[in-house]
Amino acid sequence: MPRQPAGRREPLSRERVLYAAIDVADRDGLDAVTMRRVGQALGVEAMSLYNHVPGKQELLDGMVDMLVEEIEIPPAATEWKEAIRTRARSGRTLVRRHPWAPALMTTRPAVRVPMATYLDRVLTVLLDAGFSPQLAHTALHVLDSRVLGFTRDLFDPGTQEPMDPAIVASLTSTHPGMTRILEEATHDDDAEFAFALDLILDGLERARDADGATSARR
Amino acid sequence: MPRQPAGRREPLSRERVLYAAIDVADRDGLDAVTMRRVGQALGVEAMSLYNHVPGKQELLDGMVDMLVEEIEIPPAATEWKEAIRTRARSGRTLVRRHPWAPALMTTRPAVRVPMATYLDRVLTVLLDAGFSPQLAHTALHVLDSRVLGFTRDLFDPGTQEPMDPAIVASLTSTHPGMTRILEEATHDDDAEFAFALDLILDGLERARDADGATSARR
DNA sequence: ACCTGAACACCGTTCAAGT
DNA sequence: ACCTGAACACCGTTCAAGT
Repeated sequence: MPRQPAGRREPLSRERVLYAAIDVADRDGLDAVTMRRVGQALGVEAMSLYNHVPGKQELLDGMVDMLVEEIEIPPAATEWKEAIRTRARSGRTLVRRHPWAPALMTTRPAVRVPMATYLDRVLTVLLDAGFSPQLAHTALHVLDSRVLGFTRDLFDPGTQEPMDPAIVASLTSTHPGMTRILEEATHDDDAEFAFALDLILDGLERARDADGATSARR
Repeated sequence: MPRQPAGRREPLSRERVLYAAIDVADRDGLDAVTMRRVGQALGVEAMSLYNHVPGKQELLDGMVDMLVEEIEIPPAATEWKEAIRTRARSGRTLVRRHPWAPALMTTRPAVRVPMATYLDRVLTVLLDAGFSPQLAHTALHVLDSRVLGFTRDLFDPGTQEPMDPAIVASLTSTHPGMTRILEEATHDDDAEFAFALDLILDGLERARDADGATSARR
């Protein structure tokens, strides 16, 4: 059986399909990510993708998995503010490289393991810095909106109950920070909203007054 | 010419089409908003919609126009924090009523007049409260991310230049707050990012320390 | 002036067929 | 085991035709 010309047709794989899809999105936007177009980028028919990915939805989920794993993890000893700053900077370069990413990430129906791992790491940083589970939960939401570019609900938006118990159970040993928040924090949307808003308003007021004090009066 | 049975076929209009589309999205999500499905909701063929809306993209733009106009405008005399709070609450009920709204609003390619009007009102509140144009611009971004649920770039993300000059010119008399920001503020993405992050980190630190002081030690 | 039916170039996905 | 071609039920949109 003759070898095919070197590198002309390396076998497809889940990874190669996902990378190709990300590439198409980078080049022509999220709407350009169609099974046919991704297949074409790989020199293959659309139907071949189904051997490596169950369908379009799972392809999109897989893209998110890849993206989340790009976010940097500072070593555990790092001071909390610095750790958050590193993550934020990293999330930011990610969004710059893939401008379509926030739209996709905020739109997927479920939190998958890589995202859970990411959230767990942020929560652990906060818990270790002395934040209560409740405040850590709120902090996560305040932080990840603007700064990390996306937000995920840990509690079911309808019932306010924690996510699927089966998923929570599967996370206990691997995701201690997240588990603790799910067990010890309650989700009060109104309280969290008021808190975030006041935090921002107070910060802005402080900035305005400092601004007036340092610059020449206009 | 005989009258048709009362109310059985009131004529289509841009407004009726947009309301029907919003209704479909509320019921079955944004993906369910197809020309055929919206037509069906109105008891009409998909092609009839083209008499009232140039195409799918403009239908989506029109939906955003309608949504933005739902956001409440407190009277001009209101104290600035209270004014922002009113807007934020109003944006929040909007998002609760139409959970698909943020995804759509952050995804449209251009800022249209109703959105510009909304942004102008927020900016005017801030300017009147003594914020510099630069700080008002930053404040808008910090605020509208989590709190109002969506973010719009006023400056071209590529060039950092203000939006289309023709559009800016058309806004001078009607949108004074926005015009002033476009003329007097510069857009430094990195500086704004650092500012927002520090504002949040400092606010969180303050909250953590207050938390520890008021609650029993754990 | 407004609505429609047929048609076109696209989707995601199934399935039987190829190697 | 992996890839494919034809097919199906959908898209958005054009256009000629109806009233």
